[in-house]
Amino acid sequence: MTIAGAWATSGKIETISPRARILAAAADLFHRQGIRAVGVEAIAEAAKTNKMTLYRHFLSKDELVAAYLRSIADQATASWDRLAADRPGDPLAQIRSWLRDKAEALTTSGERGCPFANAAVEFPDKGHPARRVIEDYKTAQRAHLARLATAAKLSEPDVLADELSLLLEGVHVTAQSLGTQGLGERLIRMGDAMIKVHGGVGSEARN
Amino acid sequence: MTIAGAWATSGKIETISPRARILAAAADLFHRQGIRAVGVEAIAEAAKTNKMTLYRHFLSKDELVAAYLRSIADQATASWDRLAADRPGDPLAQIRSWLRDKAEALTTSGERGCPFANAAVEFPDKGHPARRVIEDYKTAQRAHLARLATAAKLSEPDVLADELSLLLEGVHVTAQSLGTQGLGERLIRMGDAMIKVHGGVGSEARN
DNA sequence: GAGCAACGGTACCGATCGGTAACAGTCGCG
DNA sequence: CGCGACTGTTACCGATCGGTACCGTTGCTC
Repeated sequence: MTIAGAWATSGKIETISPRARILAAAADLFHRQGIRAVGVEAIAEAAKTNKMTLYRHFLSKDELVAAYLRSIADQATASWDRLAADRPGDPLAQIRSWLRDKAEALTTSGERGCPFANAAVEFPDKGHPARRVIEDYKTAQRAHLARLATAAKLSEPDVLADELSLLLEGVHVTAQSLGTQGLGERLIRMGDAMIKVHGGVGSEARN
Repeated sequence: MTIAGAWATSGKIETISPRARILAAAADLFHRQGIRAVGVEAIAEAAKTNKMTLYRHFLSKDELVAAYLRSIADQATASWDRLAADRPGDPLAQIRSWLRDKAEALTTSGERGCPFANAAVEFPDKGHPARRVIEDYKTAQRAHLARLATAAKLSEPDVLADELSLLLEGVHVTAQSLGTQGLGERLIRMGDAMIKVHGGVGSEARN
Protein backbone atom coordinates (compact mmCIF):
# COMPACT_ATOMS: atom_id res chain seq x y z
CA MET A 1 0.00 0.00 0.00
CA THR A 2 1.25 3.40 -0.93
CA ILE A 3 0.85 6.78 0.67
CA ALA A 4 -2.44 7.35 -1.09
CA GLY A 5 -3.74 4.17 0.47
CA ALA A 6 -2.71 5.21 3.93
CA TRP A 7 -4.47 8.54 3.62
CA ALA A 8 -7.52 6.89 2.14
CA THR A 9 -7.98 4.83 5.30
CA SER A 10 -7.47 7.84 7.51
CA GLY A 11 -10.13 9.70 5.54
CA LYS A 12 -8.06 12.83 5.20
CA ILE A 13 -7.25 14.26 1.84
CA GLU A 14 -5.23 17.37 2.49
CA THR A 15 -1.64 16.77 3.52
CA ILE A 16 -0.77 17.83 7.02
CA SER A 17 2.89 18.42 7.73
CA PRO A 18 4.65 15.81 9.84
CA ARG A 19 5.54 18.47 12.36
CA ALA A 20 1.91 19.40 12.87
CA ARG A 21 0.89 15.77 13.15
CA ILE A 22 3.59 15.11 15.74
CA LEU A 23 2.56 18.16 17.73
CA ALA A 24 -1.08 17.11 17.63
CA ALA A 25 -0.30 13.54 18.64
CA ALA A 26 1.96 14.72 21.45
CA ALA A 27 -0.72 17.10 22.70
CA ASP A 28 -3.27 14.34 22.83
CA LEU A 29 -1.06 11.77 24.53
CA PHE A 30 0.64 14.18 26.92
CA HIS A 31 -2.63 15.61 28.07
CA ARG A 32 -4.41 12.31 28.55
CA GLN A 33 -1.66 10.14 30.00
CA GLY A 34 0.83 12.60 31.41
CA ILE A 35 4.10 13.66 29.84
CA ARG A 36 6.58 11.33 31.50
CA ALA A 37 4.27 8.40 30.87
CA VAL A 38 4.47 8.82 27.10
CA GLY A 39 7.50 7.71 25.09
CA VAL A 40 8.62 9.36 21.90
CA GLU A 41 8.06 6.14 19.99
CA ALA A 42 4.37 6.19 20.90
CA ILE A 43 4.09 9.80 19.79
CA ALA A 44 5.67 9.10 16.42
CA GLU A 45 3.40 6.14 15.91
CA ALA A 46 0.27 8.13 16.78
CA ALA A 47 1.43 10.80 14.34
CA LYS A 48 1.73 8.18 11.61
CA THR A 49 5.44 8.76 11.27
CA ASN A 50 8.60 7.57 13.01
CA LYS A 51 11.11 8.60 15.60
CA MET A 52 13.67 9.88 13.10
CA THR A 53 11.28 12.39 11.61
CA LEU A 54 10.30 13.50 15.08
CA TYR A 55 13.91 14.21 15.95
CA ARG A 56 14.38 16.09 12.70
CA HIS A 57 11.79 18.61 13.91
CA PHE A 58 12.52 18.67 17.63
CA LEU A 59 15.91 18.66 19.28
CA SER A 60 14.79 16.47 22.16
CA LYS A 61 11.75 15.27 24.01
CA ASP A 62 12.16 18.15 26.43
CA GLU A 63 12.02 20.61 23.56
CA LEU A 64 8.98 18.83 22.18
CA VAL A 65 7.29 19.32 25.53
CA ALA A 66 8.09 23.01 25.42
CA ALA A 67 6.77 23.27 21.86
CA TYR A 68 3.62 21.44 22.89
CA LEU A 69 2.96 23.96 25.63
CA ARG A 70 3.80 26.86 23.34
CA SER A 71 1.22 25.74 20.83
CA ILE A 72 -1.43 25.61 23.53
CA ALA A 73 -0.43 29.05 24.71
CA ASP A 74 -0.92 30.30 21.16
CA GLN A 75 -4.38 28.81 21.06
CA ALA A 76 -5.19 30.53 24.33
CA THR A 77 -4.07 33.86 22.93
CA ALA A 78 -6.25 33.32 19.89
CA SER A 79 -9.10 32.49 22.21
CA TRP A 80 -8.68 35.81 24.01
CA ASP A 81 -8.69 37.60 20.68
CA ARG A 82 -11.89 35.87 19.65
CA LEU A 83 -13.45 36.89 22.94
CA ALA A 84 -12.44 40.50 22.35
CA ALA A 85 -13.88 40.40 18.84
CA ASP A 86 -17.15 38.97 20.10
CA ARG A 87 -17.63 41.58 22.82
CA PRO A 88 -15.71 44.63 21.59
CA GLY A 89 -15.40 47.46 24.07
CA ASP A 90 -16.99 45.44 26.83
CA PRO A 91 -14.15 44.06 28.98
CA LEU A 92 -16.50 42.93 31.73
CA ALA A 93 -18.46 40.80 29.28
CA GLN A 94 -15.17 39.35 28.04
CA ILE A 95 -14.23 38.25 31.53
CA ARG A 96 -17.63 36.71 32.12
CA SER A 97 -17.53 34.98 28.75
CA TRP A 98 -14.08 33.64 29.54
CA LEU A 99 -15.40 32.22 32.78
CA ARG A 100 -18.19 30.43 30.95
CA ASP A 101 -15.85 29.10 28.30
CA LYS A 102 -13.64 27.64 31.00
CA ALA A 103 -16.62 26.11 32.73
CA GLU A 104 -17.72 24.47 29.50
CA ALA A 105 -14.21 23.27 28.67
CA LEU A 106 -14.10 21.50 32.01
CA THR A 107 -16.32 18.65 30.95
CA THR A 108 -15.03 18.42 27.40
CA SER A 109 -11.33 18.16 28.24
CA GLY A 110 -11.69 14.82 29.99
CA GLU A 111 -11.04 15.92 33.55
CA ARG A 112 -7.36 16.33 32.97
CA GLY A 113 -6.96 19.89 34.12
CA CYS A 114 -4.55 22.52 32.93
CA PRO A 115 -1.68 21.34 30.71
CA PHE A 116 0.64 23.98 32.11
CA ALA A 117 -0.01 23.18 35.73
CA ASN A 118 0.30 19.49 35.01
CA ALA A 119 3.62 20.02 33.26
CA ALA A 120 4.84 22.05 36.22
CA VAL A 121 4.07 19.09 38.46
CA GLU A 122 6.00 16.69 36.28
CA PHE A 123 8.99 18.98 35.78
CA PRO A 124 9.87 20.79 38.99
CA ASP A 125 13.38 21.52 37.78
CA LYS A 126 13.63 25.24 37.04
CA GLY A 127 16.08 24.53 34.24
CA HIS A 128 13.65 22.58 32.13
CA PRO A 129 12.76 24.32 28.83
CA ALA A 130 9.05 23.89 29.55
CA ARG A 131 9.36 25.94 32.72
CA ARG A 132 9.76 29.23 30.93
CA VAL A 133 6.68 28.57 28.80
CA ILE A 134 4.63 27.69 31.86
CA GLU A 135 5.57 30.77 33.82
CA ASP A 136 5.10 33.04 30.82
CA TYR A 137 1.65 31.66 30.16
CA LYS A 138 0.45 31.95 33.73
CA THR A 139 1.82 35.44 34.02
CA ALA A 140 0.26 36.48 30.72
CA GLN A 141 -3.14 35.11 31.64
CA ARG A 142 -3.16 36.93 34.94
CA ALA A 143 -2.00 40.11 33.26
CA HIS A 144 -4.69 39.91 30.61
CA LEU A 145 -7.32 39.37 33.27
CA ALA A 146 -6.02 42.36 35.21
CA ARG A 147 -6.01 44.49 32.05
CA LEU A 148 -9.61 43.64 31.35
CA ALA A 149 -10.56 44.30 34.96
CA THR A 150 -8.87 47.67 34.78
CA ALA A 151 -10.63 48.52 31.53
CA ALA A 152 -13.91 47.50 33.15
CA LYS A 153 -13.15 49.95 35.94
CA LEU A 154 -13.32 47.25 38.57
CA SER A 155 -11.70 47.85 41.94
CA GLU A 156 -8.33 46.28 42.69
CA PRO A 157 -7.99 44.67 39.25
CA ASP A 158 -4.77 42.86 40.16
CA VAL A 159 -6.39 41.25 43.15
CA LEU A 160 -9.39 40.17 41.11
CA ALA A 161 -7.10 38.67 38.48
CA ASP A 162 -5.32 36.71 41.19
CA GLU A 163 -8.57 35.53 42.68
CA LEU A 164 -10.00 34.36 39.38
CA SER A 165 -6.73 32.62 38.52
CA LEU A 166 -6.63 30.81 41.83
CA LEU A 167 -10.23 29.77 41.41
CA LEU A 168 -9.65 28.37 37.96
CA GLU A 169 -6.56 26.46 39.03
CA GLY A 170 -8.44 25.01 41.94
CA VAL A 171 -11.26 23.87 39.72
CA HIS A 172 -8.81 22.29 37.29
CA VAL A 173 -6.97 20.26 39.89
CA THR A 174 -10.15 19.26 41.69
CA ALA A 175 -11.58 17.91 38.45
CA GLN A 176 -8.68 15.48 38.32
CA SER A 177 -9.27 13.95 41.71
CA LEU A 178 -13.00 14.23 42.29
CA GLY A 179 -14.43 14.65 38.81
CA THR A 180 -16.27 17.55 37.22
CA GLN A 181 -19.65 17.11 38.86
CA GLY A 182 -21.21 20.52 39.43
CA LEU A 183 -17.80 22.09 39.11
CA GLY A 184 -18.70 24.24 36.12
CA GLU A 185 -21.64 25.83 37.89
CA ARG A 186 -19.56 26.41 41.00
CA LEU A 187 -16.83 28.04 38.93
CA ILE A 188 -19.30 30.44 37.36
CA ARG A 189 -21.07 31.26 40.61
CA MET A 190 -17.88 31.89 42.53
CA GLY A 191 -16.31 33.81 39.68
CA ASP A 192 -19.35 36.02 39.24
CA ALA A 193 -19.44 36.63 42.98
CA MET A 194 -15.79 37.70 42.95
CA ILE A 195 -16.42 40.06 40.06
CA LYS A 196 -19.40 41.51 41.85
CA VAL A 197 -17.39 42.18 44.98
CA HIS A 198 -15.00 44.22 42.87
CA GLY A 199 -17.84 46.34 41.54
CA GLY A 200 -18.83 44.46 38.42
CA VAL A 201 -22.57 44.18 38.69
CA GLY A 202 -22.88 42.74 35.21
CA SER A 203 -25.93 41.73 33.22
CA GLU A 204 -26.97 38.75 35.26
CA ALA A 205 -29.26 37.12 32.68
CA ARG A 206 -26.72 36.76 29.94
CA ASN A 207 -25.45 33.71 28.14
CA MET B 1 32.93 -0.21 58.39
CA THR B 2 30.15 -1.96 60.25
CA ILE B 3 26.60 -1.01 60.96
CA ALA B 4 27.63 0.87 64.05
CA GLY B 5 29.96 2.94 61.92
CA ALA B 6 27.27 3.78 59.44
CA TRP B 7 24.92 4.97 62.14
CA ALA B 8 27.67 6.93 63.76
CA THR B 9 28.13 9.01 60.60
CA SER B 10 24.40 9.56 60.27
CA GLY B 11 24.29 10.88 63.80
CA LYS B 12 21.28 8.82 64.74
CA ILE B 13 21.38 6.39 67.61
CA GLU B 14 17.95 4.88 67.83
CA THR B 15 17.18 2.26 65.18
CA ILE B 16 14.48 3.17 62.70
CA SER B 17 12.87 0.32 60.85
CA PRO B 18 13.84 -0.07 57.19
CA ARG B 19 10.19 0.30 56.23
CA ALA B 20 9.94 3.68 57.92
CA ARG B 21 13.21 4.83 56.38
CA ILE B 22 12.05 3.77 52.93
CA LEU B 23 8.75 5.56 53.38
CA ALA B 24 10.50 8.70 54.57
CA ALA B 25 12.98 8.63 51.70
CA ALA B 26 10.22 8.02 49.18
CA ALA B 27 8.18 10.89 50.60
CA ASP B 28 11.08 13.27 50.27
CA LEU B 29 12.08 12.26 46.76
CA PHE B 30 8.56 11.89 45.38
CA HIS B 31 7.52 15.25 46.69
CA ARG B 32 10.58 17.13 45.51
CA GLN B 33 11.21 15.54 42.13
CA GLY B 34 7.91 13.97 41.18
CA ILE B 35 6.97 10.33 41.42
CA ARG B 36 7.73 9.06 37.93
CA ALA B 37 11.06 10.86 37.99
CA VAL B 38 12.31 8.82 40.94
CA GLY B 39 13.52 5.25 40.55
CA VAL B 40 13.25 2.62 43.26
CA GLU B 41 17.01 2.29 43.35
CA ALA B 42 17.36 5.93 44.33
CA ILE B 43 14.77 5.52 47.06
CA ALA B 44 16.54 2.49 48.52
CA GLU B 45 19.84 4.32 48.46
CA ALA B 46 18.39 7.40 50.17
CA ALA B 47 16.89 5.10 52.81
CA LYS B 48 20.33 3.59 53.44
CA THR B 49 19.17 0.17 52.33
CA ASN B 50 18.73 -1.64 49.03
CA LYS B 51 16.13 -2.58 46.47
CA MET B 52 15.57 -6.09 47.84
CA THR B 53 14.56 -4.84 51.26
CA LEU B 54 12.29 -2.31 49.64
CA TYR B 55 10.49 -5.03 47.72
CA ARG B 56 10.18 -7.13 50.87
CA HIS B 57 8.03 -4.37 52.38
CA PHE B 58 6.17 -3.17 49.29
CA LEU B 59 4.72 -5.30 46.55
CA SER B 60 5.60 -2.85 43.80
CA LYS B 61 6.49 0.76 43.19
CA ASP B 62 2.83 1.50 42.61
CA GLU B 63 1.99 0.13 46.04
CA LEU B 64 4.81 2.14 47.54
CA VAL B 65 3.27 5.24 46.01
CA ALA B 66 -0.08 4.37 47.57
CA ALA B 67 1.57 3.75 50.94
CA TYR B 68 3.39 7.07 50.66
CA LEU B 69 0.13 8.91 50.14
CA ARG B 70 -1.56 6.95 52.92
CA SER B 71 1.09 7.99 55.40
CA ILE B 72 0.58 11.64 54.46
CA ALA B 73 -3.16 11.23 54.85
CA ASP B 74 -2.57 9.87 58.34
CA GLN B 75 -0.47 12.88 59.21
CA ALA B 76 -3.26 15.12 57.96
CA THR B 77 -5.77 13.35 60.16
CA ALA B 78 -3.47 13.77 63.14
CA SER B 79 -3.18 17.43 62.24
CA TRP B 80 -6.96 17.83 62.34
CA ASP B 81 -7.04 16.14 65.73
CA ARG B 82 -4.39 18.46 67.06
CA LEU B 83 -6.40 21.41 65.80
CA ALA B 84 -9.49 20.12 67.56
CA ALA B 85 -7.54 19.64 70.78
CA ASP B 86 -6.13 23.17 70.60
CA ARG B 87 -9.53 24.82 70.07
CA PRO B 88 -12.03 22.45 71.63
CA GLY B 89 -15.67 23.30 71.04
CA ASP B 90 -14.78 26.12 68.66
CA PRO B 91 -15.16 24.76 65.11
CA LEU B 92 -14.88 28.20 63.54
CA ALA B 93 -11.52 28.75 65.18
CA GLN B 94 -10.42 25.34 63.96
CA ILE B 95 -11.21 26.28 60.38
CA ARG B 96 -9.39 29.57 60.68
CA SER B 97 -6.43 27.88 62.32
CA TRP B 98 -6.36 25.32 59.54
CA LEU B 99 -6.26 28.12 56.99
CA ARG B 100 -3.30 29.69 58.71
CA ASP B 101 -1.48 26.40 59.01
CA LYS B 102 -1.87 25.86 55.29
CA ALA B 103 -0.66 29.36 54.56
CA GLU B 104 2.42 28.78 56.68
CA ALA B 105 3.08 25.36 55.16
CA LEU B 106 3.12 26.98 51.72
CA THR B 107 6.55 28.46 52.10
CA THR B 108 8.04 25.60 54.07
CA SER B 109 7.10 22.83 51.67
CA GLY B 110 9.31 24.12 48.89
CA GLU B 111 6.64 25.27 46.46
CA ARG B 112 5.75 21.75 45.49
CA GLY B 113 2.04 21.86 46.17
CA CYS B 114 -0.25 19.08 47.30
CA PRO B 115 1.15 15.54 47.12
CA PHE B 116 -2.26 14.12 46.34
CA ALA B 117 -3.05 16.50 43.51
CA ASN B 118 0.44 16.00 42.11
CA ALA B 119 0.02 12.24 42.20
CA ALA B 120 -3.33 12.55 40.44
CA VAL B 121 -1.58 14.43 37.65
CA GLU B 122 1.06 11.75 37.25
CA PHE B 123 -1.36 8.83 37.43
CA PRO B 124 -4.54 9.57 35.52
CA ASP B 125 -5.40 5.90 35.25
CA LYS B 126 -8.36 5.18 37.52
CA GLY B 127 -7.04 1.70 38.18
CA HIS B 128 -3.87 2.86 39.89
CA PRO B 129 -3.73 1.95 43.60
CA ALA B 130 -2.88 5.53 44.48
CA ARG B 131 -6.13 6.76 42.97
CA ARG B 132 -8.28 5.44 45.77
CA VAL B 133 -6.09 7.09 48.41
CA ILE B 134 -6.24 10.39 46.58
CA GLU B 135 -10.00 10.44 46.21
CA ASP B 136 -10.53 9.30 49.78
CA TYR B 137 -8.30 12.02 51.11
CA LYS B 138 -9.87 14.81 49.11
CA THR B 139 -13.34 13.64 50.02
CA ALA B 140 -12.44 13.34 53.71
CA GLN B 141 -10.93 16.79 53.85
CA ARG B 142 -13.97 18.38 52.26
CA ALA B 143 -16.26 16.43 54.58
CA HIS B 144 -14.32 17.47 57.65
CA LEU B 145 -14.45 21.10 56.56
CA ALA B 146 -18.20 20.80 56.00
CA ARG B 147 -18.65 19.18 59.40
CA LEU B 148 -16.82 22.00 61.11
CA ALA B 149 -18.80 24.56 59.14
CA THR B 150 -22.02 22.89 60.19
CA ALA B 151 -20.94 22.80 63.83
CA ALA B 152 -20.06 26.49 63.57
CA LYS B 153 -23.59 27.13 62.35
CA LEU B 154 -22.37 28.66 59.11
CA SER B 155 -24.73 28.88 56.17
CA GLU B 156 -24.43 26.36 53.34
CA PRO B 157 -21.58 24.43 54.98
CA ASP B 158 -21.09 22.16 51.98
CA VAL B 159 -20.67 25.09 49.67
CA LEU B 160 -18.18 26.72 51.99
CA ALA B 161 -16.22 23.48 52.21
CA ASP B 162 -16.07 23.35 48.43
CA GLU B 163 -15.01 26.95 48.17
CA LEU B 164 -12.22 26.60 50.70
CA SER B 165 -11.04 23.38 49.05
CA LEU B 166 -10.96 25.00 45.62
CA LEU B 167 -9.08 27.97 47.02
CA LEU B 168 -6.45 25.79 48.68
CA GLU B 169 -5.93 23.70 45.56
CA GLY B 170 -5.56 26.82 43.49
CA VAL B 171 -2.97 28.20 45.85
CA HIS B 172 -1.05 24.95 45.82
CA VAL B 173 -0.84 24.69 42.06
CA THR B 174 -0.07 28.38 41.62
CA ALA B 175 2.84 28.06 44.02
CA GLN B 176 4.40 25.56 41.64
CA SER B 177 4.36 27.80 38.60
CA LEU B 178 4.66 31.31 39.96
CA GLY B 179 6.14 30.83 43.41
CA THR B 180 4.75 31.55 46.83
CA GLN B 181 5.14 35.32 46.93
CA GLY B 182 2.24 36.83 48.83
CA LEU B 183 0.29 33.65 48.34
CA GLY B 184 -0.07 32.89 52.03
CA GLU B 185 -1.61 36.27 52.78
CA ARG B 186 -3.93 35.98 49.82
CA LEU B 187 -5.03 32.53 50.96
CA ILE B 188 -5.89 33.83 54.41
CA ARG B 189 -7.66 36.93 53.16
CA MET B 190 -9.75 35.07 50.61
CA GLY B 191 -10.51 32.24 53.00
CA ASP B 192 -11.58 34.60 55.75
CA ALA B 193 -13.75 36.49 53.29
CA MET B 194 -15.45 33.27 52.23
CA ILE B 195 -16.08 32.32 55.84
CA LYS B 196 -17.50 35.75 56.54
CA VAL B 197 -19.91 35.51 53.62
CA HIS B 198 -21.25 32.33 55.15
CA GLY B 199 -21.91 34.06 58.46
CA GLY B 200 -18.67 33.44 60.30
CA VAL B 201 -17.74 36.86 61.63
CA GLY B 202 -14.87 35.52 63.67
CA SER B 203 -12.44 37.29 65.95
CA GLU B 204 -10.51 39.26 63.40
CA ALA B 205 -7.47 40.03 65.51
CA ARG B 206 -6.48 36.48 66.28
CA ASN B 207 -3.29 34.60 65.57
C1' DG C 1 14.96 14.72 -16.20
C1' DA C 2 18.49 15.84 -12.84
C1' DG C 3 19.25 17.35 -8.36
C1' DC C 4 17.99 17.91 -3.74
C1' DA C 5 15.72 18.28 0.58
C1' DA C 6 12.53 15.93 3.28
C1' DC C 7 10.39 11.69 4.82
C1' DG C 8 9.92 6.63 6.10
C1' DG C 9 11.94 2.19 7.87
C1' DT C 10 15.02 -0.51 10.34
C1' DA C 11 18.36 -1.57 13.22
C1' DC C 12 20.96 -0.18 16.73
C1' DC C 13 23.15 2.32 20.95
C1' DG C 14 24.02 2.87 26.11
C1' DA C 15 21.39 3.75 30.03
C1' DT C 16 17.92 2.99 33.09
C1' DC C 17 13.56 1.18 34.32
C1' DG C 18 10.86 -2.11 37.73
C1' DG C 19 11.58 -6.46 39.64
C1' DT C 20 13.95 -11.02 41.13
C1' DA C 21 17.29 -15.05 42.42
C1' DA C 22 20.65 -16.58 45.43
C1' DC C 23 23.55 -16.16 49.21
C1' DA C 24 25.79 -14.17 53.39
C1' DG C 25 25.45 -12.19 57.49
C1' DT C 26 23.01 -10.58 61.86
C1' DC C 27 19.64 -10.23 65.20
C1' DG C 28 16.45 -11.59 68.97
C1' DC C 29 14.24 -15.35 71.22
C1' DG C 30 13.40 -19.87 73.12
C1' DC D 1 23.22 -22.92 71.77
C1' DG D 2 20.51 -23.16 67.79
C1' DC D 3 16.84 -21.69 65.21
C1' DG D 4 14.22 -18.60 62.28
C1' DA D 5 13.13 -14.03 60.70
C1' DC D 6 14.95 -10.11 58.85
C1' DT D 7 18.48 -7.41 56.44
C1' DG D 8 22.35 -6.46 53.17
C1' DT D 9 25.00 -7.43 48.75
C1' DT D 10 25.60 -8.61 44.18
C1' DA D 11 24.42 -9.94 39.99
C1' DC D 12 21.10 -10.41 36.90
C1' DC D 13 16.59 -10.27 34.00
C1' DG D 14 13.60 -8.47 30.04
C1' DA D 15 11.66 -4.24 28.72
C1' DT D 16 11.76 0.30 27.64
C1' DC D 17 13.78 4.75 27.72
C1' DG D 18 15.72 8.89 24.73
C1' DG D 19 18.46 9.33 20.83
C1' DT D 20 21.18 8.15 16.39
C1' DA D 21 23.33 5.98 11.90
C1' DC D 22 22.27 4.47 7.61
C1' DC D 23 19.78 3.83 3.54
C1' DG D 24 15.87 3.72 0.29
C1' DT D 25 12.13 6.36 -1.49
C1' DT D 26 9.41 10.22 -2.46
C1' DG D 27 8.13 14.62 -4.35
C1' DC D 28 9.14 19.35 -5.57
C1' DT D 29 11.92 22.53 -8.28
C1' DC D 30 14.54 24.39 -12.07
